[in-house]
Amino acid sequence: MEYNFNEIEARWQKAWREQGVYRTVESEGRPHYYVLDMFPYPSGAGLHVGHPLGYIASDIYSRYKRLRGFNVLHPMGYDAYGLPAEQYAIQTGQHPAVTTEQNIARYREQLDKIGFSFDWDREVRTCDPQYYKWTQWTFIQLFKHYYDNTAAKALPIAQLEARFAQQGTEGLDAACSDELAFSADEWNAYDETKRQQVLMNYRLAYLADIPVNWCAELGTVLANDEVVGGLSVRGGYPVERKLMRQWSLRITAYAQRLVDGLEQVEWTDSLKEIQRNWIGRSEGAAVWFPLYKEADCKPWMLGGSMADCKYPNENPEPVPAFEIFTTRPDTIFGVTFMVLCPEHELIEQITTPEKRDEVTQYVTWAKNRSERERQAEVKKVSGVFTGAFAVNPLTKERIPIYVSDYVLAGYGTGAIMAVPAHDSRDFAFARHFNLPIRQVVSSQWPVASGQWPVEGDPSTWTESLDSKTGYSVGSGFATGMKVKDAMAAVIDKIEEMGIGHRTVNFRLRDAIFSRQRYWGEPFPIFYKDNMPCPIPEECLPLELPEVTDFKPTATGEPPLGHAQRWAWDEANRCVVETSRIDHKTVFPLELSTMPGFAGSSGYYLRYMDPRNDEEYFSQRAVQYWQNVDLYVGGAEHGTGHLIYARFWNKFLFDLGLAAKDEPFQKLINQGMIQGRSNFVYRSKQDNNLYISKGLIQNMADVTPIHVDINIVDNDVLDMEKFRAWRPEFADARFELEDGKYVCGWEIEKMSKSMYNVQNPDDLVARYGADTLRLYEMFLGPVEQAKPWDTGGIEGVHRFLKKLWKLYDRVEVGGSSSEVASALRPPTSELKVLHQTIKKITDDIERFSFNTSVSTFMICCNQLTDLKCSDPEVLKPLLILLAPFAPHIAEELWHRLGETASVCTAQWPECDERYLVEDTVNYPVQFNGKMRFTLALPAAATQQDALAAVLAAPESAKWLGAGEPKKVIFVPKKIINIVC
RNA sequence: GCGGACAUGGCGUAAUCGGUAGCCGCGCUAGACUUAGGAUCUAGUUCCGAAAGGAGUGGGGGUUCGAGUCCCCCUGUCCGCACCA
Repeated sequence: MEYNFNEIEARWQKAWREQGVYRTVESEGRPHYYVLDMFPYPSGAGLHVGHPLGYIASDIYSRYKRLRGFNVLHPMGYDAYGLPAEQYAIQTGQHPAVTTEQNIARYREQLDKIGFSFDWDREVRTCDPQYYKWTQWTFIQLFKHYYDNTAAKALPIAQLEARFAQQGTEGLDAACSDELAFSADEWNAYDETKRQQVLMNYRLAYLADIPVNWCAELGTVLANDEVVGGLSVRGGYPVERKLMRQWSLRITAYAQRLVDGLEQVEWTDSLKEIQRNWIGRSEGAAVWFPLYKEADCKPWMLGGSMADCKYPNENPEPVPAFEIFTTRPDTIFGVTFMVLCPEHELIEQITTPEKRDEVTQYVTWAKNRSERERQAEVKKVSGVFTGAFAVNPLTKERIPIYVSDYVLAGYGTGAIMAVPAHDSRDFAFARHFNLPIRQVVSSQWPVASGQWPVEGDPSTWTESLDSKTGYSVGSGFATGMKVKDAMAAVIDKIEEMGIGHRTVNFRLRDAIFSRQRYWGEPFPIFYKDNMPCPIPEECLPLELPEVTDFKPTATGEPPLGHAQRWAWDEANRCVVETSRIDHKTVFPLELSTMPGFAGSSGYYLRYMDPRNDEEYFSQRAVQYWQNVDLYVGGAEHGTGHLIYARFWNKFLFDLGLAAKDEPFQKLINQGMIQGRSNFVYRSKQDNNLYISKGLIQNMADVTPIHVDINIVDNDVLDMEKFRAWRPEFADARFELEDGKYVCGWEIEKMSKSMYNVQNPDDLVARYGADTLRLYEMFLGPVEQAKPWDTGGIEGVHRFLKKLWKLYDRVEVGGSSSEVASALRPPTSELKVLHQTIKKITDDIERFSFNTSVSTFMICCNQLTDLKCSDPEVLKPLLILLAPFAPHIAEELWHRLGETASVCTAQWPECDERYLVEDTVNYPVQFNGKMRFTLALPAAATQQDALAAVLAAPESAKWLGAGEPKKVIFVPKKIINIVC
């Protein structure tokens, strides 16, 4: 009988759907396991073969866990909000909801054909009001909470208000935008507007004027991870820094927990490292440098006591001073100048009149420079002297203050102490402006008095000495200490002097949460007296209004500015016509929408209880499933989604909603599948002549042109299809080799424009879903990036055909073995079976699915050689195969007389008795001595090993009469004996 | 520049604990069956060599009875971050 995969697969997919085999219900007592895929953005291009790679791997693991008796949650949904649908809408006027719906339908159709075991009853879509209700709800909770560093968790903002009323900011350690200090009396005297402004400084979702990545082309701001090299990730348009009033999430409050949490999860080291780098924790010191003024600071210069020092935190009349952050407090004695970023607020105050023009000119130039220009010219030194000086609090020396854009406003305090001898950027700056370079770290100690350290005169150096290994020199009390000790000693001194403190700085920035776009979750916020107010939670979801135009308004407002009904009637608690806004009872609603990562930050929790109208998810569900056990997806989300989702989860954990602090216990990054593009070569002399690859003498004579891989087979061009492909090729002539036109090829990103997109549907139609599933796994390790190449798919398909034949011989209902399998002698067939059980089980446990496919092939070949027709052997094999190739496994399972689905069978146990290896003895000559190697049972000891050697029939031959000189015993397997 | 990962036949890869390197598949070679084959089956296929034999896991060194695997140095590829003080 023929292996008619199309018929079999369609029939079983229908049967599984009708029987609801993949429906998951929480059931106490059964062990649970949650396998999650990163849900796709349904783009217009449909699925390509890269998408299912991770889905197949996770599907195999889910099915395996199910067969092992676990209650498995394996859901799927769509990340349906996003820019492409909106860009398409702007161009065509087609509503994004319509295109999104169409794309989802197409994705679903493609996914269904591959035979996944998703529980579609739990599907979520981020653009569904019943889903984004809870995205909006979470946003309101973030708005209503602040992060208390002492409690190390989020607390209700009401508690903060109560605290302010009682004790002001006294003793408060909370995440905030600006450090504020006020008393209870002051707080109580504030009016409502002032209070709201203060609270905004602490809210976890807050509105503030902040420098943002503005993309004029897309008409929206972007998050840091959406910008690479000054260009937008989507579209590649230029991005500029701009100060705008935007919603942000205070993700920095969780920076330390986001770093610490990485210790608890099973992710790859590289991904953990990507996150650590992105969060960028660095330890160091914050130090106040006072401004030098001839009049009142003279005593410091004259060696006066530091007690005379006027620092802002202890002086009722603050001396202008600025705070810097450094990771190298030990080098403070080597500071020879200071640098402020062009945006620094003190520049205005400190610049001397004669320098004012020059400084203003520089600051204006620096601010207008695009992010792209700035990054492109990193090596170019630029800057300007302010004319002002600061005082080094330890050496009490007067040091000049410069402005330069190599100091970034966004990191630390936007001001640095410059140590040119030990920082390469400061070194370059000092060389350019001819500033002194003073060595305070040397690789050698001691240093003879009056002599240079081993490195010699710093003015002759060609580069700075940035290493943290070595000893402090010329550093007062720290001289002679190792760098590490000097760091601690200097910080201690600084704290003792009250001019600074030990601190930790993070590179991570708060996440900008507003997007000036239409196709996203509306903010559940209206504006009353210009202050944002959340709409009542009972009124959620606040549904996205209809608009006819998806472009920004003429006045530059986001597209929601076009909406006819987009105002909040506070008394009647409903959305009303925009025209009714009177700022008394009807207020304007927020016009921005939320970014793409909003909806994807909590979707894994919603899957646990997706149809719940009362709550995000019930405690019963979350206590049952806890968190995601296995998450499969691309590493490209390492600095985006995977950070935001962890933050989101930690916040919900603080609220007592999420069950675990970390959302994703184990994470596997599937490698990207690259495309394999094909080229034809057009002659430069003759525009209709195409030369086969092997006949090209000089590549300069031809133009390579991308050609659709669907009209090329094994690099051989189908010339008729090529002529029909596009009008300009209709008259194409070919120069052939061996009667064939051979195309060139290259590995590139899989993309429509390179005509190298391999569509899974075509492969399913030609080879079947099972072949596609097996082949995608067979390509190589799931984690590895690899080019798509259909060259080997025939081999996998051939295996399934052989397997089909193997089972075709078996007589249905024929005599199953009369002897119980446990008592049967270890025949070769059973040996093959149990070896396969062991290997497949081990492979799946360590996600080595490519070797599993090889194992099946070997097993099938061996059983074919043995002419195996024993159902006792063949049935368990189908259970092993079911996670990988469920359709054929199910079909054969039923042919062997089973009536229940193979998807609900019991994973076979491996019987170790069938695994005993045949003993292989062989001697090896080495260095003139004879070594003897012998396989041993697993539990063998050193004594057993020696006895086995002496007892082995070959031993006398090799050992002679003497005892072995040396026995090296390797547990389990092999010993070597040197005679 | 900093950080991470990787490097094995013509190709994708395997070798789970340091234990006969190259499993499985593709491709290729030869043969069988066939009117025919892009079907199926059989045999072969790391390299050099007619063979005997020798060499061999990017290069160099080390540890070990034994290294693809562990350690050090170098080279190359890929990825992440990048004026982060």
